[in-house]
Amino acid sequence: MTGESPPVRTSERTRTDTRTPDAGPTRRVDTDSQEQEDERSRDTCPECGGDVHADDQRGDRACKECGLVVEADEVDRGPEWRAYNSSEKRSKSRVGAPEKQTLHDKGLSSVISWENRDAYGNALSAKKRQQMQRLRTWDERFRSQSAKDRNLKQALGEVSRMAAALGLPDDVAETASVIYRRALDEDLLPGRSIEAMTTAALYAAARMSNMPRSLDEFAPVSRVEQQEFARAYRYTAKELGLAVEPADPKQYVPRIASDLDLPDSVASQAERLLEAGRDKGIYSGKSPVGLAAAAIYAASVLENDRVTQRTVGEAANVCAVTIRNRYRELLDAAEA
DNA sequence: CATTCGTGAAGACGAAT
DNA sequence: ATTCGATTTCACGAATG
Repeated sequence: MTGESPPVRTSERTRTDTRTPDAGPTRRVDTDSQEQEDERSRDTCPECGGDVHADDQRGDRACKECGLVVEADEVDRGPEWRAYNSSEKRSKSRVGAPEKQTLHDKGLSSVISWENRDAYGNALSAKKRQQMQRLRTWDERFRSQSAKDRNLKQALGEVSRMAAALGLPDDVAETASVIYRRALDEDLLPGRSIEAMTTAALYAAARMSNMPRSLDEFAPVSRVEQQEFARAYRYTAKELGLAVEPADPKQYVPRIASDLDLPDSVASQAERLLEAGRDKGIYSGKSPVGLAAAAIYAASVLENDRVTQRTVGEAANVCAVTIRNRYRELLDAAEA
């Protein structure tokens, strides 16, 4: 690590995940009042004039002739768990939001706001406030019953925080949570800090979701040293037998390229070089990020859009020497 | 002058003993 | 637990444009 100003990666895109928790592809229903009135009164298809019949399965009303949906389903039947037999059907059918692994109680609890306001935003009376305070106290006791739960609670908060900082979508955090729970179940924690394990879990999850972040990217957002969570990761991956494939250098290319404001032509050239390199078997044992950085540098030279080795190195968190060592090999592989 | 290149020492890692 | 081989990083100086 250099002591001087660490590269600021403000351009890291934070994917705003706008999916509602349990909403599948909710079909949009036009709510313009006249239109709605129109639709309701219509019993013949506007397209072909055929009869409109109700589709009970989906709550649609559609034309028998042409299949045009006249009145869309207004009930959100979002993705639900498939029930494969009657007992599953009984146990899985339920009301409410889907279970979320990122919440230590899987999101099944009620949430009591800390604000002393009612649902309309009005201040609460003194008596009500007292009641709420007692509720909160008990709520807290229930939520954090065992030490294990408290542990989980803290850990999963960490996971969410880091995922957000790295621009990783929610489902990666969920995967990380699953990994962390497994690690906990297998008693992998003793001797390792919670922080190290959470970071390791998220790192693994990111790689398993094909959106890897390098160890160097994790270092600034984790509360523990890189070495520590790197060790924890290796240990966990081995013990849990996680199916983590070696990261594909190509997955780093777009992010580095856009950090440097390089044109797409350079990025695609870099990917070509990487493919050539992979086919020639240059990959083994080399750091994927280093490879990606070298490919980008080489591509920038080839495309006459030169950036310095050091610049690329800083964007990718590898040192210029590594780029030097790799980019010749890549060019050789591409030429031959 | 900035950038690139080459080199040796040092640290970390995986595999083997 | 230690040792070994490969790789990356750092620091430096030399060459190149």
